[in-house]
Amino acid sequence: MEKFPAPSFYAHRHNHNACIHSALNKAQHICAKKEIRFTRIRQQTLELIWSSHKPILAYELLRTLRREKHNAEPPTVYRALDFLLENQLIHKIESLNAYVGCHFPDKDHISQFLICTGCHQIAELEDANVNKVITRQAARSGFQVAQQTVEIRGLCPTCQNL
Amino acid sequence: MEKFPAPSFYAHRHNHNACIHSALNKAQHICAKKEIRFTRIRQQTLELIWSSHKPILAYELLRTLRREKHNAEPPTVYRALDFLLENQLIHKIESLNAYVGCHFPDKDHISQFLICTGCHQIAELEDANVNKVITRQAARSGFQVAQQTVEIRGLCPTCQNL
DNA sequence: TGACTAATTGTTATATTATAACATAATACT
DNA sequence: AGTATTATGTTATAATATAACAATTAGTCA
Repeated sequence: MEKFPAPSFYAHRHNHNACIHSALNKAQHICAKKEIRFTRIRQQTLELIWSSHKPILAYELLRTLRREKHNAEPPTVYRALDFLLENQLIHKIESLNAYVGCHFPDKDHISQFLICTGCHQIAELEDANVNKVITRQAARSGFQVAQQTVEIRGLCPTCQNL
Repeated sequence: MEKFPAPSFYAHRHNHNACIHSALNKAQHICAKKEIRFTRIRQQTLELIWSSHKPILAYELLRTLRREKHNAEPPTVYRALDFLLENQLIHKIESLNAYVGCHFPDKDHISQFLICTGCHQIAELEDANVNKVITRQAARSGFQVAQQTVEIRGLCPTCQNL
């Protein structure tokens, strides 16, 4: 018996402010709990990453950040990204060199990404079956899995009908 | 009933010349069959990529290529890489921005990579189960899969015992 | 409080990865 | 041979990311 998958692609017109607020709120709580500092730069960066469900490039982030923070430089952004990555508040999409907000920040997880080549939105899955099969098949080569990058390109439901 | 997986990690002292020759030979045949030109630069590039089972960076390739070809520049390498990628003679490891020889160049396939963080060797799997589960789970989100990037980090059998 | 410590941010420079654009040369086609 | 196509040469630059060191800010505790 499988449980229903986590919300994946969002409707074109969903209440995205709710996504942003929820993400910032969770981040706030997680940082408080871990006693790590959710500084202004880190908040701004996370908020910008969550400005859509599309992955954002580091230098896009920098350009946008500069609107509020005149003296931002690459290290400003990369440090914020490092912090957010380390604390699982965001993920890096390796095949795009881009960053997206994490949907399960309060939970240890292994995720897979569905990348729509039509609208460029990304969905994050946290599918135990995928993880399990990968781990099992790797084990058949005697390989001990530590980390997985699974990025799946294709068309989301909406873009299939266009 | 599953069939035994393709050769994955190679023994420390295998006959690597055989790997190189086999790869170049297959490439030769494939290009002949497709009537595309397997030029000197492309051969040299493929040979350098196959110089080990470790992924190689574009600029490492450039440095090495320059030993034989004094005037090589980045486009020289990237064009060769593009050609080899298009014709499935090599793969790009997205999480490393590096390139490895393809083990199944004569066959349409979807592969997964096992990346050993100990010795940096890479194994290529072409596992129908992994592919199937990914496609099936993506379909549960209504997603139509076109392409997969699966890169698994961990320890190869040898490195687990060190 | 104030001095010490650790973490964060500022700043400049540079490394690394990749592509654009246009010129020249080699090959294939008739 | 003449033309078209593909490949390579060459210069410049875009895009992604990190190193190194200085200055500042926040947290600690005598």
